[in-house]
Amino acid sequence: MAGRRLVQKQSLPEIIANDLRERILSGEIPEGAAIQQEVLAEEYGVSRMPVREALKRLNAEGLLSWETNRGGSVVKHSLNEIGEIFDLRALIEVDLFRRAIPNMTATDFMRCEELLAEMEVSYAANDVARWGQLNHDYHTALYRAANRRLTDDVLIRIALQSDRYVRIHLSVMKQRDPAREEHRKLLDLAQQGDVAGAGALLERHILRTRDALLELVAKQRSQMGD
Amino acid sequence: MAGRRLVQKQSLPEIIANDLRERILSGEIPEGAAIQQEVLAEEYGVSRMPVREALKRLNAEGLLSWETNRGGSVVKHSLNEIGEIFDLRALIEVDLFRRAIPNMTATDFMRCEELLAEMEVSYAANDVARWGQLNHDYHTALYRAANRRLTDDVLIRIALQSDRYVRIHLSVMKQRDPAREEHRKLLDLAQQGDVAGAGALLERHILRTRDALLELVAKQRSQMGD
DNA sequence: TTGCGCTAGTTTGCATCCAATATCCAACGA
DNA sequence: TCGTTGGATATTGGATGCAAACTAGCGCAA
Repeated sequence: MAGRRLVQKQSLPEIIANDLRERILSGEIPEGAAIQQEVLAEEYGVSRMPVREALKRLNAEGLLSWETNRGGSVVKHSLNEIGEIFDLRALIEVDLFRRAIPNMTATDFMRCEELLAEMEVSYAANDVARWGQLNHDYHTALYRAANRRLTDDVLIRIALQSDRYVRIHLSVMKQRDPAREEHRKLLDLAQQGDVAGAGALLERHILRTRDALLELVAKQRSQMGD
Repeated sequence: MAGRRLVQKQSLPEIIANDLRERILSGEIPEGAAIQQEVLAEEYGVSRMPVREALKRLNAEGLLSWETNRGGSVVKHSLNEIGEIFDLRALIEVDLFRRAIPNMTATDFMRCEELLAEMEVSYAANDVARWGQLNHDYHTALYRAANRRLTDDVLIRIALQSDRYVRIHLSVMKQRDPAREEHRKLLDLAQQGDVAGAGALLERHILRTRDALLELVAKQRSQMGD
């Protein structure tokens, strides 16, 4: 099992879907933008078919909306919906965390410690993009011991939606965010086996992120005049 | 709003996906069955392309697994995973219900009453298929006032997974199921505005269904020798 | 001037065709 | 006899072409 080096084979639609997803999440392709198969096919230097499948995929993920014979566009969420996404995240992540804590081993704690340390580095270096990725990894690591594959999948799907908004505002969020100490505290509580306390803190953590983000998005949208 | 009758235009992949989904959920296409594009294309009298897109879609929904250049098969869940699905349902549905109760109006209650009455009829008539559909509608009606579109979408996806197992065992489940009185009780508690009580009952309701189903699936699988 | 209808152009949707990859089986060598 | 390698076959993946649907722009009539 040691030397296994499987070459993760990806089909074209998969590659294109991943790239497009990244472009949407990063904001390069903005909310509401119209999507044309031919244009994208040209860009990627492939035929329209793999592009179509990629678009279908993103549609299934909820990032694109699609109408028969009329093309598609990037989904734009209302403020209510953005709030809903975070509420869902809170609901599921707290559940995962509570289930994980009793199962966490020394290895799990160590992995979390490492990620925390890395986050501190990226924090100090002001490397926003890296911090975002690490933040994601850290949360995932906290829930790992819950050993809930399907729930994880569902969470990933949901988090994908929120990621788009988080990323856009990450640079602003970071500064005013008390998340830094909270991340440490979450791990401490988990190590103490305080399920209730850890769950409550995580919920506050996520819901506060929600409120801060909603405020920012609301401000931005009112400035843009929609 | 009254006379709107939009002729939901469906593309071929959509139609095929819907039909295939139904065939999988009904058990006509069993767990683990291999899927071949050409065979299906022949059956539906279309080319392989719309079939491919339909399969991709079902793959995204988690009903099929797919490997590049190797075809696909109907996903088979472990007992643990089936349990997980119901835990997720409980988590989300209870949340929805609790949010819905304060918002429920006379219209909502009436709609629920109607569905309850219909369920009694199908119950008496032993019309299992119809009862299953009504059960689904009833639960949806209970959460309607929560007004959470995205959460509903997520729930539908998850419920889809469990539906497959519920349907297979519906005829058996029905007889020993105390769900009949519980459904009435859920509505009563909602009308009294007892959020905590209603939430708790709904959770018990779903988790008991989970346990009963797991027992049945376990028995069936051991009989089949896998 | 305004509203309707027709036509041209663009874009999507599906089918057919070709290429690439996996599976299976037989032949060869140890 | 068993394991490995090579080729034949079947199945999926992707490109191209054509038909159908939607959009827009122009002309005509009220």
